Amino acid sequence: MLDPKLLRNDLEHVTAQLARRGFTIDTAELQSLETRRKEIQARTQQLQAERNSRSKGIGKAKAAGEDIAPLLQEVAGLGDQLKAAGEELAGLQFTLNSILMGIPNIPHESVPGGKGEEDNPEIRRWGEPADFDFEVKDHVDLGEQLGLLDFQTAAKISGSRFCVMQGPLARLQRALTQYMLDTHTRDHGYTEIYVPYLVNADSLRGTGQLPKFEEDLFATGGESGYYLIPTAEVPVTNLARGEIIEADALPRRYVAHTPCFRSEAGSYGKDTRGMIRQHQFEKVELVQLVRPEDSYAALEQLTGHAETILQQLELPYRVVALCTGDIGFSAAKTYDLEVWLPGQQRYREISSCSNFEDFQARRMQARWRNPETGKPGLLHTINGSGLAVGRALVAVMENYQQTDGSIRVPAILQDYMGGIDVIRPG
RNA sequence: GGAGAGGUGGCUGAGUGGUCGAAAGCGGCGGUCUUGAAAACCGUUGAACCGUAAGGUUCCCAGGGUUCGAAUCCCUGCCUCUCCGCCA
Repeated sequence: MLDPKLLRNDLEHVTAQLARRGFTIDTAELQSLETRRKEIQARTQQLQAERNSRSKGIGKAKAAGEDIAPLLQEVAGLGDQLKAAGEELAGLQFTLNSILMGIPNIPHESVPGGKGEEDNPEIRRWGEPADFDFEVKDHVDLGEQLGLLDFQTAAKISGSRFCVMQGPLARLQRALTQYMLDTHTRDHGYTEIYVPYLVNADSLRGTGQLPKFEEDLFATGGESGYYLIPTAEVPVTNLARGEIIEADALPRRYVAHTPCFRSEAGSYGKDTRGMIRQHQFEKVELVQLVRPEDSYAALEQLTGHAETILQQLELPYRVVALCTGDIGFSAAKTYDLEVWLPGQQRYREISSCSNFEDFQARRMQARWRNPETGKPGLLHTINGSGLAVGRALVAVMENYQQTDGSIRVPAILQDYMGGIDVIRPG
């Protein structure tokens, strides 16, 4: 959520900034609502002040043993007036808030302009795609020929966009997960954290998935009304919801491994083959809660932490900066890491690292105590995948494949694989 | 699942329907003392909104209601704790 004060005081600037990402605000409507709100709020508060002072007077008169009947007479109509004003104010505030909750974040000035994915500039590249002297297979063929990856059975059990893995392939996914968690906790200073996979609507509003993107989520039925997390970002960032964190406890760095659940509504026909886009996938997520002045340095740092994993796995990748037309709703700036997939002969997203500045923090009232002012202020939140485990598995399979269809185990994972260095059919 | 108790400021914890945004303690901050620290003592210390300010409004889990007036009474929901039952 943007700062309502900014919208009130500098609507033109906000409008111009949001236009960069192709979002338009109905400024006339917003201003008229705002004018009306101000008016009604002032009137409501005035009525409340009157009620308070009169009630106090009645209390005193009663204590003094005076006759309060005439005083009661005087306040007779006040209650109704106050109720009407209060209801109108509540309605206006609800409308204004709904508008505000639907406005995306302002892109940082360093975010390049552009219309969509194709305009994202490449920032840097690491590694060279290997030259294979045989015809490469994609992970689907590799996995099925090994007899370790099965989409048909998954379709029977659940439906499309699920998979079943077994044996060393399932273990390879676990090895990737363990390795990522160990690296981030041991080398990068993150605290491992275990969180619920089902969350309430308040948490999703806090990080920005609700109210606008409900169709992307799975929800439980019945009275409980939970949502399955689309990313660990939701429960982990919401640790700070409604909290005031002391300055010496910052920055907070968390790493969590969770499954993620996405309905993938609107992605019909996209990535229907394989496990690139599943309803359920594993992800190791990095989340940082930092002082506002530190957030851009933290974004670079966190992106580097995710890159370390790709480098140690020796997977070629590139870093792109999302342009104004491609950046997510809540983000002020985002880098995507894209790993090379020989099976597709292209780079594919494997991590998305974003600085949300105070956008999420304002929605969830996640604050810190600024020692310079002694006052609470909004935190900045940053997160990124470190990495998407399912896609990392795909990348390992495709980049480490051999001519006979077997898959070498990356050196860094071999300890986690109990000595298995090649995954062969069987 | 059954029965009961309860949700108050960073924490613990008082609070009779009317000067209660809320006692007290702890913690934090500032100071006195000290070479320094501790202890002791003194002072200070919730958040949001409107306003240049004075000041005003709101918030005692959430949402409704009663009342001139609600932290306090009533209803609903959520959460926590205790006992019993069941259980990965």
